[in-house]
Amino acid sequence: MGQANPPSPLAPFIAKLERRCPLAPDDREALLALTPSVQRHDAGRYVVRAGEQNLSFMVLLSGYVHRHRVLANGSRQIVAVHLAGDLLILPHTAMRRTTESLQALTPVKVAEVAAASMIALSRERPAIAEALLLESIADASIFREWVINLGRRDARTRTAHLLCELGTRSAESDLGNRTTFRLPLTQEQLADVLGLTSVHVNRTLRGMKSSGLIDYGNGWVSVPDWTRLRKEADFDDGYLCLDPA
Amino acid sequence: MGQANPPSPLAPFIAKLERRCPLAPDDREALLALTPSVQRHDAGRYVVRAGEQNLSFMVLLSGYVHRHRVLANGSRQIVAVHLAGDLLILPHTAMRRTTESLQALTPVKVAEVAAASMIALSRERPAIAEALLLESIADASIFREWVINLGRRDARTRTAHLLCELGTRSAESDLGNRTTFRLPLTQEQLADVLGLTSVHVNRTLRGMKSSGLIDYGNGWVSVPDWTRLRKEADFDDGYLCLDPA
DNA sequence: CGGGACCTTGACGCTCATCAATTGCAGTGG
DNA sequence: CCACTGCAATTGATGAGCGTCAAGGTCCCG
Repeated sequence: MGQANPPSPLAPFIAKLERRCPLAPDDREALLALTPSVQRHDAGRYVVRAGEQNLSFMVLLSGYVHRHRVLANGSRQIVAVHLAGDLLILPHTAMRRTTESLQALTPVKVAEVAAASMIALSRERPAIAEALLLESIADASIFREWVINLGRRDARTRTAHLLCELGTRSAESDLGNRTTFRLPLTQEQLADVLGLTSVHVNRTLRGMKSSGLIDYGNGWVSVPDWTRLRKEADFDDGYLCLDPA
Repeated sequence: MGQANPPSPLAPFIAKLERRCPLAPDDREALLALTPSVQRHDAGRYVVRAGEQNLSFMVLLSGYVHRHRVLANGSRQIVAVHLAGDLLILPHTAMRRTTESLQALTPVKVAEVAAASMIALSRERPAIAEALLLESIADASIFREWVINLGRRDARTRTAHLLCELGTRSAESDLGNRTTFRLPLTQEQLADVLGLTSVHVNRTLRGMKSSGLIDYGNGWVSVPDWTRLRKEADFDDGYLCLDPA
């Protein structure tokens, strides 16, 4: 409350953590007292490359990042789209080599804290460890939903579902309204999220547009009728774990 | 070491935790001192049903369990296959209603500890919280791999990849050798894992069999040439996070 | 011996991938 | 101001991979 600290760049991230897992004032102070280094990257730049061993706990401060893997056969699958406030790399994950890359979709700012100091902090303060665990659990829940989406929904439903998720998460991260939000992905990138080809994504989006499900263009989506989209998408936001446990 | 506790049913689970995250003796003792209740379920029975609010931290002691969701259109997607020693429900996950069900594939034994006491324990003992976080991170990594598998690999590669994963995990859980392991899933259940139909799974498996990639039958798989299977599957076990961080 | 899972196989059709142009648009330099 | 360039979106034609439907076949168990 009455602290005189300089404003931390991590503040939005902490706020997001606290939506799931409220922290005691001294735990919050401890997080705010971290002095992350802040990196900027242009759109298209890699934040972390596959094969690198990164040693930092990382948080996305602004912009959009995707996490993807390039397969032996040359195809690519995007496994996550990160919004401002998202955790990009957990402290323990930082210690190991990854086979996935993180790439900026827009100009981004990323905060980095040495993994070791984050681990030390969460050992001292159980509440912080707990908050990180909850983030990790929520992430895993999203990945499972993507498995379902890719496994058992057709192109249109699958696309609609992705848009519902991104709308909801954008709203949750104060990046707009769930019915009007930014979507800084090319159709080819959307295809790599959805396990489709860009040609088919194009046809699917145009189909959704022409039936009035969504309005789409220029990196933005707007949803005239949320209930209808939600129904077509078979979307239930429970898996996003938005309410505190 | 020299403790006189009665053998805890959790011992194999703890051993598995420690492979990723060694514990100090007193932390291990604290886990061993838990007195879980042990439930048995027959094959086919639900361990947890979608929509229920379960209040227990749960560990699979023996047998096989799958986690799945039934969609509005009636189709089903299995999002995880759990082996003995796996964590079924994390403490915090236990507090919320789930949209996925856990169902026994074989007769199983499941240990339950009240979520609240597990949360209390991990607040007292940072090392335990840390071990749980690592488990959760490893789970999430597996889910991402499944996203990749469903999104960008064809039926044969995808099936081969699943078999590589289950072989490796079986070996890791001391359920056999990665080249000869139990696979207690019907072809219809495999289809629900792989996002295919049972007819196509059948053809895929027979194809793999007839080209000598695998030997399959009666709930068991054996792999004549691991390197070959691994290559066809585009499998790299890094995502399983088997080495300690 | 009958019933019920599960596996197997064939015929056919639909989604979605592939290949290949073409269009639109923003940036860039003459 | 206008070619020129390059990336993304769009569209059409064709075909493959996988789904759907339907019919046995096999094995286990009561």
